Amino acid sequence: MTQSVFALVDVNNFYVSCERVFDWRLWGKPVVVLSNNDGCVVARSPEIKALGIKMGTPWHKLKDAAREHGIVALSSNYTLYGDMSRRVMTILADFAPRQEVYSIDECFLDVSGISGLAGYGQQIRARIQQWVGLPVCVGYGQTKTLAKLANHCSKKGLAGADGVCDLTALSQADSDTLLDQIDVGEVWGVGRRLVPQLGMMNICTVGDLRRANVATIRSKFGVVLERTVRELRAEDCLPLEAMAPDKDQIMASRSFGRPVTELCELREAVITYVTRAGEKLRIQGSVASSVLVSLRTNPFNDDPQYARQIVMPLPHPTDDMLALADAAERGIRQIYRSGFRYHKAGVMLMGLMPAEHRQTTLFEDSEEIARRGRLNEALDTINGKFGRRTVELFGAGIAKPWSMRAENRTPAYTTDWNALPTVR
DNA sequence: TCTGGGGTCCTAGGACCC
DNA sequence: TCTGGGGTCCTAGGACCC
Repeated sequence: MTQSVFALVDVNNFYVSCERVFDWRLWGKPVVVLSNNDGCVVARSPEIKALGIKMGTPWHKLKDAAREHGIVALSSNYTLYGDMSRRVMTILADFAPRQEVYSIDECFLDVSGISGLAGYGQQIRARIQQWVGLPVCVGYGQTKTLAKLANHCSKKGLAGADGVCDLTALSQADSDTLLDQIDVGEVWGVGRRLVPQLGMMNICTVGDLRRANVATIRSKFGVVLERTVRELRAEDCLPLEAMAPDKDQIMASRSFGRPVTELCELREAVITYVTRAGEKLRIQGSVASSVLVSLRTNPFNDDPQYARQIVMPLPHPTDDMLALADAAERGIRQIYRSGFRYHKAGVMLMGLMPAEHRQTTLFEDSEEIARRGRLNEALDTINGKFGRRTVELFGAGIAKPWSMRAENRTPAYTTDWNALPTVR
């Protein structure tokens, strides 16, 4: 059997790069893209990284730096990023027999048996740049974990990488030298909490982790980190998942644009969220057994705090918007307490199963269920064609004064005829 | 005034069953 | 005084990812 080789391809500074495709004025400027509600930094241009601004920094703490350096801050535009992502993934799928789309901006490719990987990586980069206008980096390794690490090296220009890094081409000695230079926290699966714990065991670099005793790692940290160590040793533990498995739960939650105190507004919010979650549920072809409704105040301020969630079982598993909305509404009524300034609410659909596995019960009205099915289908079709929220439950509210801030969002250039970019 | 949203996997512990 | 062992299911919590 030949050794597997995986590629990890990802877009550099994805959200910022998407914005720059459509607005040349953003080139060379320090640009950040903010999270929902314009909360904190989720994407940074190289100029921002050079200023030492970290991922996740709250935007309100950057106002001074922004004035000083002329930082451009954009609200996130997921319609645009989602569409750009789809284009990139479609192109990449042509480069390998199997692809796993891992996140909005990265995918694994099975490139086992392909020769001339360095040149192949440059072809990938050139094509994405030419066809979509986005810069990507490519990393190769014998396992997914090594491919991720190689991608990191390609971004940092380590081992002479020029946007492409092939760890499979290194001798054992060169590979040791390289991995001894990289902080253990860069490894996929080693997060903030583990770094200090590993440090106490004198495991500080990727090389240290690769040489660590597997049994010790397992007993101290569990099977997940054990797999990571094995993967660093080129033992293939994490298979490529070409077919995305169905989700076990579907969430929709948002923080509010301003504090919310009244039940009527919370009710609008959770009905809005459960509508969105229901759309995702029907796209997946699943039904839900229960609806979790959650509510909380702002943990970052000194207001009196309150946080609660409640699971509302459904009479039978369903994907019907009206049934889901009813459960969500009853849930929010039960956990609401007056006298608090609420900051965030959410809905989670749980106990999902494929719609065709749903057991019918003795007392349900099959005609009514069929009618509801047609209603939901009609709503999804209309909203799919004319845009989300074209038709919506009245209970979801019209003006939605609680909805999140997005003060500087660019147009949906690629998915809305009215927002097509024009030549000026 | 202002700190995201959406997910996964694993483990431990308790309830319950035979 | 003695007081099994093995299994499932559920929940909560902790870690991780982007």
